[in-house]
Amino acid sequence: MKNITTITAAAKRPTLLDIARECGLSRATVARALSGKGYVNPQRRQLIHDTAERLGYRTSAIARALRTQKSATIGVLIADITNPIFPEIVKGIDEAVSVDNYTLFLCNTDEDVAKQRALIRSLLDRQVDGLILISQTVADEALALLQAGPPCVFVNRRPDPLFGDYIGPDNAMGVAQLLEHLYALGHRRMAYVAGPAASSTAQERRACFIREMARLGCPVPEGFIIAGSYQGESGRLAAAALLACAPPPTAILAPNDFVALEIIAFLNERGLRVPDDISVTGFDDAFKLGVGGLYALRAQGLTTIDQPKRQLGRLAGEALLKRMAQPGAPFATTLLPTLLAVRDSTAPAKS
Amino acid sequence: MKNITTITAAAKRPTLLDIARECGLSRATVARALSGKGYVNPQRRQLIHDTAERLGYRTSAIARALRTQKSATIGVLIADITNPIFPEIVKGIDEAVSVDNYTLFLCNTDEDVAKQRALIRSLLDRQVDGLILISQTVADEALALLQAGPPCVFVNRRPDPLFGDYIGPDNAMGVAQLLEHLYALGHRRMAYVAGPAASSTAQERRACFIREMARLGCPVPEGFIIAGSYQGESGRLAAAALLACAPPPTAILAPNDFVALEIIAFLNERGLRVPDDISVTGFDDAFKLGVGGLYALRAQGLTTIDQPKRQLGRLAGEALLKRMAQPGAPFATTLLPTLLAVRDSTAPAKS
DNA sequence: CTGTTAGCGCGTTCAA
DNA sequence: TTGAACGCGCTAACAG
Repeated sequence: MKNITTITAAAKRPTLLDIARECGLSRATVARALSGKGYVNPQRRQLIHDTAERLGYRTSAIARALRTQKSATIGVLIADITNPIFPEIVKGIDEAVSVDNYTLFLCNTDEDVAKQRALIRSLLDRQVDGLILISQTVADEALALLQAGPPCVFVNRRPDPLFGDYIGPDNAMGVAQLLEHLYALGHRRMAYVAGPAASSTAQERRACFIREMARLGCPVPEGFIIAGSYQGESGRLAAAALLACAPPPTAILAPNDFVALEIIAFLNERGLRVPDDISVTGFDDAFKLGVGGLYALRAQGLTTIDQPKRQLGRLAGEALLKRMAQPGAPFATTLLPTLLAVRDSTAPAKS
Repeated sequence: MKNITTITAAAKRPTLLDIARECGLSRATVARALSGKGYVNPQRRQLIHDTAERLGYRTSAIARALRTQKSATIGVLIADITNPIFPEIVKGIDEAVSVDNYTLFLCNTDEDVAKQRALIRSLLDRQVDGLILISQTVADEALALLQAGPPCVFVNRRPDPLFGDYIGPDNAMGVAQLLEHLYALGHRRMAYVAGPAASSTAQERRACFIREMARLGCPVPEGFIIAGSYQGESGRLAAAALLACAPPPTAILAPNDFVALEIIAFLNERGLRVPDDISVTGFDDAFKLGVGGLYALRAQGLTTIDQPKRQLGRLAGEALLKRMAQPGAPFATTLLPTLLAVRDSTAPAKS
């Protein structure tokens, strides 16, 4: 049962030829028997399977990939594995593609163009069968490489023009939910801290903010839309700028939860209380800040928009599988509904 | 400059042969020129490089892998990408190995033995040059597969006997720091919620707890050591059991932050305040719960042990690189010092 | 039903 | 200094 040679490490893996010799047959027959395609004598078939098992044979994925030009791998680019929303998306992808036995190359781009390009090169060199780009702004050479490569699915951000399927949250819905919530609380002077200009989602949300404010009949004073980023740091700058407005906003919408928390921290330092003096909202529900979550010490949570992250990933994985099977189909765009999570960082506007 | 054929997607990648034909040379010469090994006429060398560039040639990683039996990939197994400590470790690994142009296969095992085995198989099939196992309990077939495979580096948990390098936090130090902190606050009745029995780290910490309590001269009453897991859920059960003790502990050490938060939530539900009535500590600093972190709304943090996660990963990556270069060297074990993060979930014992 | 043959794209001898 | 030839391990077409 136990092979003696396994005592010394890294024994050479058996190949089809080894099994063929062992059985007195040809490689081709063994290959057919093991792959299940093509006819082979049932008796010999059994023998082949048995000795394969006995020798611990496993077909070499790279030899197969070289031959078939399919690697059974998928490249996934994420901006920052350390940001909690991405692992959640990745898990969704994993769930979807692992049923078809794909393995993921997961790569961090750190929002760095050069790194992104290098990683895309590396993934293409490895012949990934498809790519999923999460929150990636892709341009220039990287764009050209991708367009000449295997199918892409874009999550959150999208290139323009779009050359692949797209899965993202319904940003318009999310922004509208936040604004309606604040409006209902009596807020009229809402300010918006925008995400990075390079992000298509950030641009979309910014546009939604303007449109929705108009719909609600709220004017947007000069200086109430601040150019920011997704880094917490930018929250402090934005908050400072907004406090300098006269009068300042009664509510601030942040582009994500990191920025929102930093805004809150800054306001606290300035002696302002959240939500009593000013309301703040996030976006993403990155930290699952609900009851039983991280705010267990004091049940205090951030009011935010919950993106269905897991599902985002699952749909992206499924979209890619479908496309790899049917490369010709027209590109699909899927927007997932968002969920307003009302917690403790918003309150009625001070009159 | 811009190749017209790129308009239609998925053009066939150029090979050595394409370049050879273009230059009127043989594949072998081209290969030597591009790899930099072996002699080749400087003039032709330049020509070859230029046309390679012009054609957008990139050497096929899988063909090379098949030929050289080195894939330039590393497999990483983690228990749950959704637990914030793991992405942080992965990032450290990434930083370390990307300097040598390795790409990571990142796989979730979900603490599931069957999944783990399937993933190890899959990674070995893909000929990974090395493996990093983060918090994995590996046994039976999986163990045998690994022992016959490429070098492994273990992070946090380790198999027994150990057959690879090991990088982990200094658990003894962490537990001692927590107990000394509590002792200094006047606590004597400390209880310990243990992690899963299958985890070597959990076992280690449990042993440290007993040893350290003895050193401090504190008896450990019957029922003060509870068998738990790393799931938050187990915190509630443990807390319930501990409250049933007479008298109950004045401080509870949890095996990780998830469990700690759940314990706190449970205690709150029972009308007990943390830390006024009872102190609770975590382990890992999974959420970076410091100032400016997630507790921005109310500056309330969990007292816990900060594992140097990034560095853990970096050292693991470096250890693997070193071992792949020098397979024969004796296995190294590295323990990283832990850092006590005193925050708001611990206070002086009630007299 | 089975074996022979021919690559996939690359690296590395060995002759010339 | 270069080219011819082989093989990494597998799949697939073809002939028997």
